[in-house]
Amino acid sequence: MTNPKLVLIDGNSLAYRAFFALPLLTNEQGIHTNATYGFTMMLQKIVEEEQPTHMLIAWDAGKTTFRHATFSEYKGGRQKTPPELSEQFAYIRKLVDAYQIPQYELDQYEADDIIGTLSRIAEEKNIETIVISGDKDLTQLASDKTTVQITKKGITDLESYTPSYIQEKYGLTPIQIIDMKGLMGDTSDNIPGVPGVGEKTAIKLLSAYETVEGVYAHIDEMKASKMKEKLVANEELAYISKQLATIERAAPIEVTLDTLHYPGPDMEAVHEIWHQLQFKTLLEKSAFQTEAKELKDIDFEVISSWEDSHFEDDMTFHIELYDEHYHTTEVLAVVLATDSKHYVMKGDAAFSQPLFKAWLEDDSKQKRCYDVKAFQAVSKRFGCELKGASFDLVLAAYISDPSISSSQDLASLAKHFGYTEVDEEEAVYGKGAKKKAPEDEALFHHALRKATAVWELKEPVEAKLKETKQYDLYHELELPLASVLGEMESFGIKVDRETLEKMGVELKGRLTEIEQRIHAMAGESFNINSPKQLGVILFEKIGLTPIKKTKTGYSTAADVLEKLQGEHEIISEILLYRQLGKLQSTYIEGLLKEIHDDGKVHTRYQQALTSTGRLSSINPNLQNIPIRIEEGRKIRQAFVPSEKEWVVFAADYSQIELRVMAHMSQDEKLVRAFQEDRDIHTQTAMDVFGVAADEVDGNMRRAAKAVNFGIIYGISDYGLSQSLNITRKEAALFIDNYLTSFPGVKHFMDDAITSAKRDGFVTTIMNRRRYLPDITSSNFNLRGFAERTAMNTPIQGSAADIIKKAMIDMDRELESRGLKTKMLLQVHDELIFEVPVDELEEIQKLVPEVMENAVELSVPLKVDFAFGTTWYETK
DNA sequence: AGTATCACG
DNA sequence: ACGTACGTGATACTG
Repeated sequence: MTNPKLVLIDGNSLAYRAFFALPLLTNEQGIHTNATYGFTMMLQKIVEEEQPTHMLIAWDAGKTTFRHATFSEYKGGRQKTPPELSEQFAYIRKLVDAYQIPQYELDQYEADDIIGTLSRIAEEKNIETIVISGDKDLTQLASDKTTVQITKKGITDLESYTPSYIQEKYGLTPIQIIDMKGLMGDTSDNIPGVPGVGEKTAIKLLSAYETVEGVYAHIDEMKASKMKEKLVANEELAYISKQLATIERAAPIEVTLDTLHYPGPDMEAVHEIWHQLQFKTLLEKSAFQTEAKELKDIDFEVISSWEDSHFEDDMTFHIELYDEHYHTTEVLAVVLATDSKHYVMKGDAAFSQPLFKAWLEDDSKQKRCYDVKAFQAVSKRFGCELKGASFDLVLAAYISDPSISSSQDLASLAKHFGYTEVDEEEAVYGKGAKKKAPEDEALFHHALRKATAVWELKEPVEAKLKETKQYDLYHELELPLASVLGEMESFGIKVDRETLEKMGVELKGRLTEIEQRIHAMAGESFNINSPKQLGVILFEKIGLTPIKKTKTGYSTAADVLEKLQGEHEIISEILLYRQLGKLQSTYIEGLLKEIHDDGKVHTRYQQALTSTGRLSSINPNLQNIPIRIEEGRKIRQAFVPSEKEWVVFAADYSQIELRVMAHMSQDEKLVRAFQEDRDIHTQTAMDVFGVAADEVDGNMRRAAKAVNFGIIYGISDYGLSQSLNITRKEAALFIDNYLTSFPGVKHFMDDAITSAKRDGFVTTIMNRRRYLPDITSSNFNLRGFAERTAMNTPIQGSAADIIKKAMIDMDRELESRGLKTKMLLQVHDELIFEVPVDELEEIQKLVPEVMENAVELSVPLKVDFAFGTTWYETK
C-alpha cells in the first residue's frame, strides 16, 4: 500500500488566476472558456505530478463570512466577479466532477478555512499534504508534512513553500506569516494593517519581536520615529488585521479524510466536457499520448555488423553518451533511424566499421542530429569525420527561442514543440551518486526515442524558423559554426604544466605568509575564505562599519572592502589574499586538472545557452582567463603554441558594441565619430562635459567610458553612480547630457522598449530573437530588468552575430588557402590563433581583413592584433 | 543545493 | 517607494 497523499485546492483562487492569466476565449456557442481551460490545465498537471490518493477542491461559500462580524469592510472595495468568469463556474464544477475530485463549501466560511482545518487533521494523522492556491495567505499552513504551492507566473507554474523556504525567503516561520499580514495588511482582502508598514518593515519588526503581540510588548524600547508613532496609533488595527488573516483551523466541516479518496478521473466524462467546450489541443494531445504510448514498443534491431541496406540518404544519427563531457565520456550506443528503420549498436564499436565510417563521412548522406558539435567531436575521437549534418535540434530550438537552452535535456526541449514521447535523462540514468547507465534494453529504447524525436521534429521546427525568418541564421550561421567550434575544441590549446606548477608553488608560499599576517592582526585564527567568519572578525571584533548587507549577513565583497581601506591595515591584506587565492584555486589548480594527456585543454563552447547569442565556455572556462591585473595576467604565460617556433596570434574588435550601436541607432554624431576613427571615449567626454578635445582630462575620459558602458547595458542612474562612485544625481545628469548629445541613441533605446512591448521580443542584425515576457509586468523590478535587456540584447547579440560570421569566414579562408594556422579560441570580441612563423605575414593581413569585412555596417569595424611566444605576449 | 565572491567580455 | 547596471563560469563555504 502506498502512503496516502492529500491535495487540497483553493478552487476560487485558482479559477480567478486562470481567468486573468489567459485571454478571453470563447467556443463556437459563445461560451467563455478561458478560466475553465486554465483550471483544466492546472488539474491535469497536479494530478499527473502529485499522484494524490486523496483530494479536495474547496470553494468560498457566499457573500458573508464570520470575518465580516469582526470587520464589516472585509474584502470590501473588491471588484465584482466579472460575469464572463461567473458563467464559467458551472463548467468548472462539472469538470471537477468528471475528474471525480470531491468538492466542498461551507456557509460562513472561506475555502481557506476548510483547507486549514483539513490540513490540521491530516497533520495529526501524519499524512503528507499539498495545498494549492494563488493566495500567499495560505503559506501560514506550511509544516514538515504540509507543502503550500502558490501559483507563480502563468497558470501552471507553482512555487513550493515549505517552512525552510519561507525562512529563506522572508526570514519568518509559517505562523509569523499571519503576524506579517497583521502588520502590513492585504489590499486584496481589504485588510488594513498598520498604515505605512510594508513587507520589509514587517519582517524587520518580526525578526526582532516575533509576533504582533511581541512588537507591542516592546514598543517602549523603540526609538522615537515615524514608524513608532504609526504603530502606537494603530495598535487596534494591527490586532484586528492579524485576526482577519488567521485561517480558522477548526471549522465545523462535515467531510472526513476518508470521504476525500480520489479514484482518478473518469476520462470519458472529461473528454465529453472537453469536446463540448472545444478544447481541441487537449483532446488531440490526449489522443496523441495514448497513440504514442503504443509507439514505445517500436521494433528496433540491434546491429553487430553494419550492412549497406542499413543506410539511407537521410537519417537521424544519434550517439548515446554517458554524460555531457563529450571529449572524454563513454560512448554507450550509436543509433541510426528513420521513420521506418531503427538500428542500434552497443558501445563505440560502430566507429571501427568501414561501412559505417564511409557513411558517416559521406557529405551526401544527410544526418539529423541532436547536437552536431558533440557528435562531431566524439567521431573525431575515433578518427572519423562527421559530414553531412543537415539538422541540429539543439541549435534550431535555441534559435527559435534562446530560453530553450542546451542545459535542458531533449525531453524538456521536445516538450516545447508538443512532443512528449521521450524520457527525461534523470529518469533513465538516475541522479547524483546513484547515476548509472541502465540495462541495454532500457538504454537502447531511450536512445531510440531520442532519435525518433529528432526525426519527427526536423520539419516542424524548421518550418517555424522559416516563418519567423530565422532559418538563415540557423542554417547559414549557427549550423556551420558548430563545425568550426567542434574543430577548435577537438584541437585544443596547449597549456604548459610546469609554468603553472611553478606559479603555484610561489603563490602557495605567499598565501601562507599573508594568512599568518591576517590571523595575527585579527588576534585569532579563522577561515578567511568564509564570508561569515570574516564578517564577524571585521565588523564585530575589529568594529569596522558594515557598508552593505547580504541576505545572510555582512557583505565582504571587494567594493565594500575597498571603501574600508585605510580604516585598518588588515583590509588590504584580505584583498590581496582573495586575489591570490582566486588565482591559485581557479586558475592554477583548476586549470591543471583540465589538462588532457595530449598536454592540451579542450574547452566546450556552449553554443545554445546564452540569452543574447554569445557563446560560453566550460571545462575549463577559457573566456575568463585573467588579464586586468598583472599578477593574474601571468597565467597567460602558460598558454603556448602546440608546435615549436610557432606563435600565438590574438586579434580583437575595437569597440564593437559601440560601433554596432552607432550602426543600429544611426546617430549622426556617433556614426561620424567612428567614420573619422576618433577616440570614442574622448569624444563622449567632449559632448557630455561640453569641452574641447584638449580640455578632456583623464578623469573626464574615465567617466565618459563608464557612461558608454552604461549606455550599452541599458543605463540606470543608480548603476552608473555605483560604477563611478558618484551620487545618483550626478550620474543622472551625465546620462541626461549624453542622451541630449546623442539623440539618435535616445531614439534607439526608446524604440527598443516600445518594440519589445509591441512584439514581445527584440532582435539583432541577423534576426536573432530574445523574448521578454516581463516587459509588460506590473512588477517594477521585473519590468525594469526587461527594459534594460531590451536595450542591451540587440547590441550584445549583434556583436555576437558578427564575430560568429567572422569565424566561419576565417575557417573557410584558412582551408581554401591551405594554411596550417589554427583558430584556437573565441573570447566574445577576440579570436586567438596559433601560427607557424612562415605564415605570420599573411595572417597579419588576412585575419583583420576577414574580421573587419564579416558584415557591412554604416561604420567601419576595426581590428587590433598582436602576437608572441605565449598568449601573455600578445599585448 | 544555494549563496557569496570574483574572473572575463 | 520600489532597488538595479548586460552576459557568463568556477570555487569555497554552509546548511
